Amino acid sequence: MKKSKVETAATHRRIVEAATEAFTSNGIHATGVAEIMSAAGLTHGGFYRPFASKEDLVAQACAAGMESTLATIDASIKGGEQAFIDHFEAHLLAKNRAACLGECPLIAMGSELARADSETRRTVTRGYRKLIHAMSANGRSDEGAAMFVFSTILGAITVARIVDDPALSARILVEAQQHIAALWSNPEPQEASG
Amino acid sequence: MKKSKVETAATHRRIVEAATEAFTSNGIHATGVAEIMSAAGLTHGGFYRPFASKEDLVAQACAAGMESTLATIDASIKGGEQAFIDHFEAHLLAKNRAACLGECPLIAMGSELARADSETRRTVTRGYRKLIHAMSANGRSDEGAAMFVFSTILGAITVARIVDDPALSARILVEAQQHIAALWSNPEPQEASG
DNA sequence: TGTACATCAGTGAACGCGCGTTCACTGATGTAC
DNA sequence: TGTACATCAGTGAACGCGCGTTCACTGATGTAC
Repeated sequence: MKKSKVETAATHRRIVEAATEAFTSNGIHATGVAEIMSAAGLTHGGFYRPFASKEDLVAQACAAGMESTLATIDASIKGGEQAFIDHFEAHLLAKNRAACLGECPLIAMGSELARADSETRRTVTRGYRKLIHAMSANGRSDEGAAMFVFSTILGAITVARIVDDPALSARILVEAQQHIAALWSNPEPQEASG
Repeated sequence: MKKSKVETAATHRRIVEAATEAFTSNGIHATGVAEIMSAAGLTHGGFYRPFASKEDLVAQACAAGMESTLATIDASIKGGEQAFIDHFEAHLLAKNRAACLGECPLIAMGSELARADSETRRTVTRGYRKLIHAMSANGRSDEGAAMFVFSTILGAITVARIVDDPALSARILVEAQQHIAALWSNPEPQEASG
């Protein structure tokens, strides 16, 4: 049952994609290796040929998720200023994106990533740096403002997903959106250094 | 081995306290019932007399954690304006508070709470509403601004904990702190309604 | 107040289950000649 | 180009382990009289 190199590479990609979606939707701890392999159309016994451990897969899945998020943001930036703002508005307002592909790992798995192993955190940190760079590279804001905006988006989406009242969720997202919009139109709210 | 009512109530409290600390430090999925009972000085067999399930305990532990967070914020508000700001600065800057009691469940378990059962989310939503009310009750800001500030704090602390470079973590926290401080001194950055 | 007894908080052993991981095996691939 | 064979991607069954949960039991508590 040996497969060709092309097929092997495709299988690897398929597992990582399935993992990215599953971890993003249901969390890291709640997703089993067998579940991911099954979603990729394989039996779980074959998992340990391409991957050293579940943690190894977590790191690769998060790397893929960050790349995908970065690509989405890059595309919106190349689409012009309005597209860039639209991207954040869409992200903020599309609350029920649990099943959606391309969701940012930092946002979807925040508190679990804070306790992840060092390789995963290293990978995710690299992705975060690229994200911040992309958000500030167009000259609309500096890196500090981008960090602030990203923190606010992550926080607002997280709280909006926890809260069980849809009206309150919507309010939380709108408040974040408005304060970020205010920053875009007036990029330097405070010049002082810490 | 029956215990007095006073002792029984104390035991219940002790379990919830141990659970709050363990869930806050290590996450919900990563913490076992036996581990919590052991931390409370009991054997795990007795767990199901006072609690219906692990989920039941999660809900009670989160309720306790939210009450504790609310009490801390209330105390800082009664301490005057500077104390209130100090509280947020302390929260933002005390990055390595993983083992610290009194940490906010929303911040410590964000992405896991978003996938928690309905009773837990109901409890946590009630706590969040009280938190927002307390943050805006002193007239410094409206509820919308309080929601925005809370989202930013949660997001900044979460990202700062994920990232594996201490300097970058510090930067993320400082950026959040400065933008929030700018809001406090100029409470209405944008009046427009969504 | 004193005695007799039902209650029930907590113990300790056990349950089935699903987890991450291992391994002997299969048979198409890709290489050596 | 054709044949012979070593490689190795993926299978399927099994591993030990720790999880959440159950249960028969103990003996101090608290109540009934």
